[in-house]
Amino acid sequence: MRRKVTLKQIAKELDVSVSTVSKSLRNSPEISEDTRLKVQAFAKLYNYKPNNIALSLKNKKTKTIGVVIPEIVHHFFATVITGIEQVANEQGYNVIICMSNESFDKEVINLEMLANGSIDGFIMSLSKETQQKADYHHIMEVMNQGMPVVMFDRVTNEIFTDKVIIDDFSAAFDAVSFLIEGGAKKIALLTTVDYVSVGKLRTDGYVKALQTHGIEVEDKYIVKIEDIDNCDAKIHYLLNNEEVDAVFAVNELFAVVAIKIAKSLAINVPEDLEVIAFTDGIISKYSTPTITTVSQNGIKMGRKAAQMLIERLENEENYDVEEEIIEQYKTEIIETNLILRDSTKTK
Amino acid sequence: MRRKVTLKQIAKELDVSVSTVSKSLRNSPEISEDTRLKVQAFAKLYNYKPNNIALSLKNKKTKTIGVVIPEIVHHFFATVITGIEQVANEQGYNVIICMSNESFDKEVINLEMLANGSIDGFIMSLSKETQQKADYHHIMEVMNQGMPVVMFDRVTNEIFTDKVIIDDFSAAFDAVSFLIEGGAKKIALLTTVDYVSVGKLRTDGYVKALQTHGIEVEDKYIVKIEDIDNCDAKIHYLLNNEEVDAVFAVNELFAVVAIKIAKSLAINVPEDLEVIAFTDGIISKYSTPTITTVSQNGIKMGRKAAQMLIERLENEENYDVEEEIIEQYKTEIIETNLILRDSTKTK
DNA sequence: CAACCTTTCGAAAACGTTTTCGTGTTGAAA
DNA sequence: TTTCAACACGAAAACGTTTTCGAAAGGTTG
Repeated sequence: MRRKVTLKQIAKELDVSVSTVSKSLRNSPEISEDTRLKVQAFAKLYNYKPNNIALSLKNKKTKTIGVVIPEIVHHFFATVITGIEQVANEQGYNVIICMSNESFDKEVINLEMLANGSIDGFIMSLSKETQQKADYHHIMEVMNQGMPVVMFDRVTNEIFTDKVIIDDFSAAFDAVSFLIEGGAKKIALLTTVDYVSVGKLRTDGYVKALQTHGIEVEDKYIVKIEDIDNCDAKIHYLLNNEEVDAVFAVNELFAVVAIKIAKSLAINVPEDLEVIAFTDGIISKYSTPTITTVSQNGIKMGRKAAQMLIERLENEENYDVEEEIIEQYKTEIIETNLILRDSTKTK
Repeated sequence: MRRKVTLKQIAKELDVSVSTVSKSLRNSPEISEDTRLKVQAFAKLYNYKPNNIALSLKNKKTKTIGVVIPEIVHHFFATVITGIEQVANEQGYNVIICMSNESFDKEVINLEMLANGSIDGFIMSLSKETQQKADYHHIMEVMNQGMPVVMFDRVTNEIFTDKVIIDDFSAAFDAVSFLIEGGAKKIALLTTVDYVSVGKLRTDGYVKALQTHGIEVEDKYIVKIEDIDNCDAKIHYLLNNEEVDAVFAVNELFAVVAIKIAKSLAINVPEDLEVIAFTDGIISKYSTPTITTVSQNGIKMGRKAAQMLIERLENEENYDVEEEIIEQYKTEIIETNLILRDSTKTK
């Protein structure tokens, strides 16, 4: 077992000083070609690679990004991670991932754990519980320590920092308008409980679309679902008792459940019932019928978030003098579009 | 912006030495209660937290696990990560995640990047390309440096290390036997190309099951799929031209596509065609009909892998004298079971 | 031959910890 | 009064780098 070799060992072996070895490997002109080549050859032979931890300590930066998300078993978040990873790797950064499991406490712990020097900055999406409590002191805390934070998707107005989101409101508005213009009048909404920021925005978009087209918003058409495993009854009641000709679901799980229940009630999709879902994941693509969705480009979102964070990190270096960096925080909006599939009539 | 406070700063502020501060915070009996309390109060006030990087350098361990997987946008891998994260967090470890994107080169780069001190050990699953090339020198390399490696799911016999897998062969054997015992005779197999280790094993299990039950294995029933996006034609040909009464698919995507094609051919599932898929993911649970699957408990797999790695890491400490640790590598097998749903007749 | 400049290298500090060892002070025992 | 233990604390090394500064050796110039 040949353990990792250090500068000191190389220095001892070649009977030169540590500084000489370091300089040789970094091609310093201070060192004669003779010794430089000798050192480099030796280092190559022993497969020397500088120790990252030592570098981090010296440079006071780790070249590592911390990502805190509610869940990873969730197609959308997985795609965001993919995007983050892509640009992180392009720029020589590593990615540490932590999951809050939608828990406030876990989120706090994760932030604290990573903030102690392990990473240079955060990319995060709020847990449900955090949004519900509306307690963001832990995020303030790390930001006060000078650690940049980029939030995505589930964000809050109470924190001023870089954000990347989609325009949930407009996207919902467009999707519902599309249904209306296709002839639908009685459009139901399957949404989450209100404290989930994106669910709220999408609901608002739905309402606005109806109003704009002169359709009354009726409570009986709005189903708020807390837990996916117990939503069947509510949806069943809706489809069985109300005359619905379209459904707008704020995620694809709600949509696929609705379609399944419709089938069991001998309601044909899309002839008798049109369905549009938010979030384009694998389910929509492979279910029968395939589902028309609002694409929510996670990869693009992840890439953008990583770019914003890294840009801030690299700028910090230049403005090292702490000359009140132009703290202009930006909110980037990732465009969405409607992916037409078989759960809607108009093609 | 109140930057993180260090021992040195506390020491200066209180006019004591750095050692005194460190000892006070660690409740050393060397320090008088007076100064101890004073230091602790001050540290608490300034929210002192030891710098992880410095600790890592000193202790020569990072309390971080590196995970290298082919993709994260893949329900199975996402569940494994979830499992790894769970026990890692319980034991105070962080998790760095890298994706190989099924590329050999990327896998090599990731290993090298992480091996330079960033992590204490690896958990990994081989990329397709790596399995195809059967080139594992990069893994040997990090192992030679004394870094423990645990492989899961996509493993290789050529490397001796800890592994955690499911019994792909037996699981496939059982699933196909289940179909046979339910009355199916003409059972098709939708599988991957051979170099993917798990695909191969599942194929072998299928073959064995047929043979055991005295059914001839016929090539026309075996469809090898390279790319999910171009498999429609092959499956369509199979279902349209051969009399098939059951399909065994090595993953759920193949299964759901087969069901869709069956529907378009007016073949009813499960009456005319039974379907069983490997890997229990969300698709199987939400498709119509729901699909009977071989559960592949990713969480359990991830938890086990993390446990094995951490156990080895913590043991290293004790056997520090490098007394030829009992290098008994283990291969843990995670049990699978058949989850009966609506794509098969027998309940 | 003296003064000076290059070339080439090493010593040391720094990053933030922990830990070992040494040392000064105090009080009590002899 | 001397001796010694107990107590409380500080100095320094170590982890592995990079970088600044100083210095020795040799060569060049006037």
